[in-house]
Amino acid sequence: MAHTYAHPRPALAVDCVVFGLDDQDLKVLLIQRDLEPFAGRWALPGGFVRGDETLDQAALRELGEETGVSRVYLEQLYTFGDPARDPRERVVSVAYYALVRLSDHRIQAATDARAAAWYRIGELPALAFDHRRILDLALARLQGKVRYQPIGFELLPTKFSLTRLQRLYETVLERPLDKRNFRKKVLGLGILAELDEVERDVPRRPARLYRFDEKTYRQQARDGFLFEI
Amino acid sequence: MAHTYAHPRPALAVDCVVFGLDDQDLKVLLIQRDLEPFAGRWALPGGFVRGDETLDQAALRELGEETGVSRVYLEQLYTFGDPARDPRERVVSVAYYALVRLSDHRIQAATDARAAAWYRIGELPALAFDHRRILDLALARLQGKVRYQPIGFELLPTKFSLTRLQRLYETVLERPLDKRNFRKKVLGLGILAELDEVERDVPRRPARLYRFDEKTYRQQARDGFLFEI
DNA sequence: CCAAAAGTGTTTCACTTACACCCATGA
DNA sequence: TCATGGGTGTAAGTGAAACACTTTTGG
Repeated sequence: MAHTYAHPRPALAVDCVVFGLDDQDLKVLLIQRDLEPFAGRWALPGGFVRGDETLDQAALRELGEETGVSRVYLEQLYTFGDPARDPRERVVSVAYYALVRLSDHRIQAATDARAAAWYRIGELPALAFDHRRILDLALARLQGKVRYQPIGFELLPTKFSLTRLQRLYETVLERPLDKRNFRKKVLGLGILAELDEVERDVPRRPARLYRFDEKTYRQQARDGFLFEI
Repeated sequence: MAHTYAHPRPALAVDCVVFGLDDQDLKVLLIQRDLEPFAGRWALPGGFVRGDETLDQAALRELGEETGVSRVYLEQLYTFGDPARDPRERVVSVAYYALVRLSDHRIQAATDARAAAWYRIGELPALAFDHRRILDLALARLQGKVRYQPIGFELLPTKFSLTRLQRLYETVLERPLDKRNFRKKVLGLGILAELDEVERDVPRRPARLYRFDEKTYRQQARDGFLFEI
């Protein structure tokens, strides 16, 4: 930091890996580029950082502008700075990731020129730049994180069944979990409140509904409690 | 990424949090600034990224230039982008951290103008910019990481006693560990080779010496083995 | 023989894992 | 009555944590 301030400056961008969850699938939000390079290719939403905003703000703003998705909690992932990652000139990109409820963020039918869409993990198109690498890192981080932070709960309806919650974790982790063990574990955490209510209009025995007991969770988090699935 | 490429560009820097370990202490490598702002204050080594180098390369280069420390494994920590973190103009900084053996990196008596020195964690001077925040984050990350990666072994002499190794972990984690459990654990990992040698010239029963069995460790790492202290 | 650290095992407890059957409901 | 998922308990194994005394050496 003790140098002069005259330097060739790389451009600074942010990119967002937004995972969307519905009952079946884990998806990623992509946009279709309309400019070169990689015109027509799918890419992560993102763009350049403005002079007066934090990196977090830039990520949120670009995400909103390009996809209409707002009010998400973005977490910084990693900064990619390979000089050749943009074929034209140097662009350093700070990557963010988030996990949201798909039903809260239906993409509006492309009213503006640019298309945005949710793609299933595992059915991804070729991506622009090094975005595939960014996405892979984000997925690994998400799967690591979900095991010791109760991320998923916010992604369900207020009232949900344990099976629903289990499916959520299985979707994110991409592997099956044992039903009895899952229930033991998650109920043992004490952060679910059992409701006097069950599913309705299902062609089978209706499941008991629960809600996330945020108050208890916060308290436990304060006391250094370790969440783990 | 679909915008035009004309933007006011923040300057891009890297900063390095280098932890040094000796038998007693965990220290951090700091340099004394000779320029405004914060002239005379201590700061993390770092500087601006050049046009043709990766971020990792920039961090290594700056660290070498400012402190003489080289051949360390730097890991990216976090990117700090608050518009006001530099009082003059906007500087976004990608922070790195590393853990090295203190005895390998004695700082040469300041032959050039700028001073570099190791400071004990817990006896830190006031730091320039937001470097205190960066340092705190790095320490938290180090303490988290050391528990599931055998970072520390490289920091000891080739031959070392188990007590020495335990002190190392206690120093980094800043808490005492149980002797018997520690030995059970670390020997159970199978990555230490027992030598036919003991300490010499100690005024007590001499301890058996071990060496880090890197070959076995690499093999286990390949097989998805999980290290944990 | 004294000081100082080296070295050593066992028990308890908590948690993870594997595993199979009956139940309630709507169609 | 059938199909569908809802709901439940136990046993075995693994690993973490707590804990105290004897041994060896140099001075």
